[in-house]
Amino acid sequence: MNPQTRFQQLQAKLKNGGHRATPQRVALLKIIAASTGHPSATHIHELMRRSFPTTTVATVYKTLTLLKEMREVLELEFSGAENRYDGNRPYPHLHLICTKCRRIIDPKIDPWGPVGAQVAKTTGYQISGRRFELYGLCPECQTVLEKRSKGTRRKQGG
Amino acid sequence: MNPQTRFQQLQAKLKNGGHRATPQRVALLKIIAASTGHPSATHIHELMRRSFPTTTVATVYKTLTLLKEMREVLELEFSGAENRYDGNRPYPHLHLICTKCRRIIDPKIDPWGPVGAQVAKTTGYQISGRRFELYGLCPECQTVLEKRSKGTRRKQGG
DNA sequence: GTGCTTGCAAACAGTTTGCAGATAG
DNA sequence: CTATCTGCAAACTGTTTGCAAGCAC
Repeated sequence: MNPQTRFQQLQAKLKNGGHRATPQRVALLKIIAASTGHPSATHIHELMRRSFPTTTVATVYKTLTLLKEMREVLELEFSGAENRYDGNRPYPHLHLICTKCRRIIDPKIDPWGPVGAQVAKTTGYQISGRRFELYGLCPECQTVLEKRSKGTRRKQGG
Repeated sequence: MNPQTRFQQLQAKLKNGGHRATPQRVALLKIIAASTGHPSATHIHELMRRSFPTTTVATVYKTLTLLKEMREVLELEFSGAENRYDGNRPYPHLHLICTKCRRIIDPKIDPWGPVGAQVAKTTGYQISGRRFELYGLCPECQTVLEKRSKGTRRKQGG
């Protein structure tokens, strides 16, 4: 999708959701709409400081959290390294992550078909591992949804 | 696999790799060989303290790191919650993670076939998200392998 | 005996929170 | 005008590290 179109889409969703379109948020939306890769919060912060030198990472994280909840950005979690964000393809898709330089690409391959060798062939990556996870509410948690429907969860909305 | 068999397998691999079978390590191997779920480092630590009250999480992490490098445990990374470990099925497989209580199960379904609705039907989970990632060396990093082959990487061996 | 391992404490990185002042609507 | 948002600093969590003493081999 065209970055400009994506930006307008994001801005519209923000406003429709009853959120304020502050200059900082607008700048962040432009950045993630224009990004072709999977920037970290720090990287987004660095780009934002060009137009808003006083901005802190806290604001970046707050806005990213908002966008995650709106399901407009996808968060790739890592415990030993920064999380990475994708604001252009919020739908689930295949990621290919270099274990050394942490470069992330999105191979143009159907994730639900046979992968492995196919990815290696088309991307040149030397595949060493994979991660395939589904998220959702277990049957038990579905029955107690009445209690504090937001409450304790910290991360991983889906 | 039988917990006892798996324990012996792990212990053998440890020794064959030239590592010492300290009582603490033996205890940890027994715990993960016997575990049916996906314990966190903290949980393993709690179990270990029953036999070794002075043990700290640091030791648990060190041993888990060793086992990861030996490719005998699988690490499930989360940035906002504890990592979880699987020492019984070190090969890549499908995980189903509750976004509320963090219960993790391994649905008995071919991850490479069609999933989604199939998993929901057989497990009762209300699927809200998924994660599908491959790890490996990008072409660029393969060409510079001579330089410090271990060096900078912090996590995510594969 | 030698060198790997433990346990401790302290550091570390990334992320989150509380709050006073600023500002979008 | 007012509720939301920003920026700051400080807290927080999970994980890692450095080092002296301990112990497996």
